[in-house]
Amino acid sequence: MTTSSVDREVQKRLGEHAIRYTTGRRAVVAALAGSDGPKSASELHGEIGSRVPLSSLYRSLTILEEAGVVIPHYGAKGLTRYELAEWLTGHHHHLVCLDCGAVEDVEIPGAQETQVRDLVDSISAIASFTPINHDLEVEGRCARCA
Amino acid sequence: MTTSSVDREVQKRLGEHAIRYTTGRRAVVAALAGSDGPKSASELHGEIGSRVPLSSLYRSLTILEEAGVVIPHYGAKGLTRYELAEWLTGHHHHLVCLDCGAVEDVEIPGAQETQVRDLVDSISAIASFTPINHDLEVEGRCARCA
DNA sequence: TTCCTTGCAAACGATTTGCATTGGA
DNA sequence: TCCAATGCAAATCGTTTGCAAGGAA
Repeated sequence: MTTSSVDREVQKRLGEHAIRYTTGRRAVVAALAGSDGPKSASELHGEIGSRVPLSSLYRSLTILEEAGVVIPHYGAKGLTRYELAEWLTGHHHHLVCLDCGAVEDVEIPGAQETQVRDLVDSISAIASFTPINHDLEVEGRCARCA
Repeated sequence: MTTSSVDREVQKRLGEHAIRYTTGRRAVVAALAGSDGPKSASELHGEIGSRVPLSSLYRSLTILEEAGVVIPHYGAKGLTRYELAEWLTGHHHHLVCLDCGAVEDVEIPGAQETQVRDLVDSISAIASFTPINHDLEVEGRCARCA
């Protein structure tokens, strides 16, 4: 999905919830749409520039999370990284680098995704757990840190 | 693996690294060995009692992590939860409750584990990523919160 | 003795919040 | 207009660290 169509989808979604799509929020969504993985508030602050203060950034992220536009991803050193929700980006999994903490998104072929989903369902049934989402996290070393 | 045999294994491992297996560290290992999922420092503090102050608990967890005895898991609200490493407990995956934040361990049948491992390898190869560990996280609602 | 470990309190860093001001529908 | 959103600074909260006291080899 292109950055501009993401922007349109988000605008629509926020409109339905009577939430304003302000300059600061647009900046966050644009930065995330151009990213290849989850980003922390301070990383976003670095990309967006200081015209949006950190506190506003956090507030934007909270609002966007409540609206289902972004999803939090909790990582090392108490850092929370956010990415666009899967209805905007498509379902994917994560490669987490144990050295630098970077997280990269990966999509997998449909046949394998089906395998994973079946597995998730059978695990959940045994544990009386109601699955909502799943994430196959591969931890290791990224190409840069290898 | 029983709590007492975990205790013995940990003692051996720490001995090899010339790290003392003190009362405080034993308390942490015992609490984790009796747990059905990762626990945060404050949760452990609640279980162990205030005879071990939080700061010592954090230091014990750091030492045990360096010795490869415990593994950190990063979760909601910047909480880090620890659990015994898989060489002590066996490989498993996680059910994460989106409501209460509790994390439950689940083991899956060997055949399915093999599927997951193959999948992890093929994903990693495509991304030039060196996989070290993997974790299929199922997010949803636990039996209590459903 | 000689280090490692512990307790306490102060320090830190990410995130949140109070409050007055600004801005968008 | 009028309430939601913002900016700033102060407050929180999990976690880390400095330092002096305690404990094991």
